[in-house]
Amino acid sequence: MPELPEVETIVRQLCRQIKGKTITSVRLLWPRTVTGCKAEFCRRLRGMTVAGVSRRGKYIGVEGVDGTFFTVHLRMTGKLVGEISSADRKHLRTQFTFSDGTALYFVDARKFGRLRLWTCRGQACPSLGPEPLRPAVVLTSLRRLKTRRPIKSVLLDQTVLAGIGNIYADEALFQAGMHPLTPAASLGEAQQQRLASVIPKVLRQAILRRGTTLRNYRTVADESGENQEHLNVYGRAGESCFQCGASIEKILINGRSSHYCPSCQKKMSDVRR
DNA sequence: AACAGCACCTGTAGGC
DNA sequence: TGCCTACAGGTGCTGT
Repeated sequence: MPELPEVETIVRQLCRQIKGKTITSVRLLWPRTVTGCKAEFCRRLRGMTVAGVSRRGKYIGVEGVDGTFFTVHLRMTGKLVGEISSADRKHLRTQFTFSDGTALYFVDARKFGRLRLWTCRGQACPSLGPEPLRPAVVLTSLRRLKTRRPIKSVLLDQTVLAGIGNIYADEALFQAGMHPLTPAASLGEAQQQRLASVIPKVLRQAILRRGTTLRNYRTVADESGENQEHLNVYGRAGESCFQCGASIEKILINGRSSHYCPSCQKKMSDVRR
């Protein structure tokens, strides 16, 4: 389940791998992978020379020297690989072939991933919030919140901040000592600052570790990340907190599993008691 | 109009 | 062993 750090890792590798190459053919093995007109997608990409690969939130952007721009969203199980294993072949959804004979494979077991053509780079993904890699940017977004929705749900809202998913939302809230059900608009200035300083740290650390591999995420070279070795709460329900020894709890918030330490992450009402 | 809930999908894990 | 169910969760749509 690639989030910002995983996508960033993929983008860096992908850029090295395909920059300067020219696409000679696009094969859609599962056409619904492409949002919008399939024929136009293939037509515009054929002959495209890759100028660069970028990231915006959890979206991978590929730009051609002529300005052609398309995005890849991996959703849960998607991956882009330079070589395809026999096990992956039955989940191959799209194949890009380059003029030098190499290829790029979009593999996605659950068929949730999406490829999409945009008129230009500036028009892509218009509803995404800012990148949460700088404390000042995050703080501005947090200060604007007027909703009573749980802070956990708000961190997953891509229009508020782009790129945070379930793993890093839970990890950031642990680092901030904040209960995931805390109403977003109830955060005080000190709490906003704490969360704003912690989110970029958690994401940057994970980027340095080339992401978190739990189930499906792989780099372009089909390698695992290492951040899963450093998770404090995500996926640790019933295990003891590294900080205080309490048992990590798992609750559902808007249908999404949320992991937290009931002792390190108190609700506001409990803190005042 | 904010917000909740579900559809999209399939592999995997656990229970019996 | 094999069948069944629950679960994984990002996004976009629908309904309230």
